[in-house]
Amino acid sequence: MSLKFVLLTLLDRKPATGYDIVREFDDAIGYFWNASHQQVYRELGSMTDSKLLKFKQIKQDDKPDKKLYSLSITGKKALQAWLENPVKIQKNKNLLLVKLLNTNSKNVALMQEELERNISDSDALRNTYLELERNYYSPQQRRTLPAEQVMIYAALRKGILSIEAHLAWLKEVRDLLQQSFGG
Amino acid sequence: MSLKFVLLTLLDRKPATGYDIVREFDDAIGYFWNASHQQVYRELGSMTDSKLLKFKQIKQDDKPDKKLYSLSITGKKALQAWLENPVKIQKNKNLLLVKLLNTNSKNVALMQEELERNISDSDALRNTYLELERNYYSPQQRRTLPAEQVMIYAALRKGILSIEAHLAWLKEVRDLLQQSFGG
DNA sequence: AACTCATATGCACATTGTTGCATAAATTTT
DNA sequence: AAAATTTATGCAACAATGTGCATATGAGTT
Repeated sequence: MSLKFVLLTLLDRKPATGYDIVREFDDAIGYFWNASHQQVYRELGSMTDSKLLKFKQIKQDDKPDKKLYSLSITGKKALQAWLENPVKIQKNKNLLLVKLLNTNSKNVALMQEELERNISDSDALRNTYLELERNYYSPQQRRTLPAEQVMIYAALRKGILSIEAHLAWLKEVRDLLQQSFGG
Repeated sequence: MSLKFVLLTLLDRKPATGYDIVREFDDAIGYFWNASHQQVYRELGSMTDSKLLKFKQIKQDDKPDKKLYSLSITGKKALQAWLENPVKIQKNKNLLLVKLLNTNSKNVALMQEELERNISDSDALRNTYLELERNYYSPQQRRTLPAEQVMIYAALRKGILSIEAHLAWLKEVRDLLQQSFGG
């Protein structure tokens, strides 16, 4: 259901092939959405069947042929209609917390290892994000940021704020574990 | 795949019926996991078929009969094995960001409305969480917190830190929108 | 007596997501 | 010349999840 609107959004911004979209998921869009190439191709196919999309077959000399998808009038209306109503707040699942729920006096060490691993992974990710921000969104660059790039930057900011909150939480849990189950 | 380990975790803490588990998802466990009653009953069934769980049929005079599930030896081993290896970091999808990606000079007002709605909803949720913390996890109560309740508190802390980060981000985006598309 | 609610469990179907496999043209590497 | 990589698209099978419907007991309400 949701992937449909993601594709409408991306193709409304810029016509693209399935291959292009998958690459976008590996890039900036990947910070807030993801889908496999099979899922993308299948959805593009069924959205074309239901007249939301159209495509132009493009012949290329140096590379295989491709299909450039874009929105039909129906597609534009569907996107517009979707934009009109509020998005539902989504609850995130947290498998790490499920694991931690199994903590007892016999396996504290295991859980502490897991926490340390998460802390260093999260810290690494945080640094990656901060470097991206430094390289692509310096105060100078932000002053001349094209309108269509603003929300891409917002996505990066979401990534940064989320990972920092997560990191702070991981450290809290480490302390909590220390206090309740001993070192 | 993951629901299996959630159920193993919950039933290892305390034998329960499908109905009990669904109620747990409506309660504290719901802060980091959720599943519909159909999903729960179905999974309990298939886990019993694959010998991970066993159940006792309990006859009740005042209420319908029920099945009290608990882990088999195989189930305990499967849970233990799962605990041994690291949990994968999970990427969260963000449908709000998908919607915001559609921002342009013609629909800024719509997006601003959406942001304000999200801000007040998130603020309300934050207050709910903080009240829970005040009522059930005061510094005093925390000193005598039973070991098996520690991670339930950690779950609440995750909820609080996440919603606060989300709220801070929403306000950033509001400013960003103001700067880039005008009020 | 009929209705509603809480307790308790389940099936069937549709949609969504994952995994593995398959194809094919052109370029680059070995 | 053969092998690997990049670009490009897709099917089939299966697993996971969601939606709607169905059933049944006992208690309390109208």
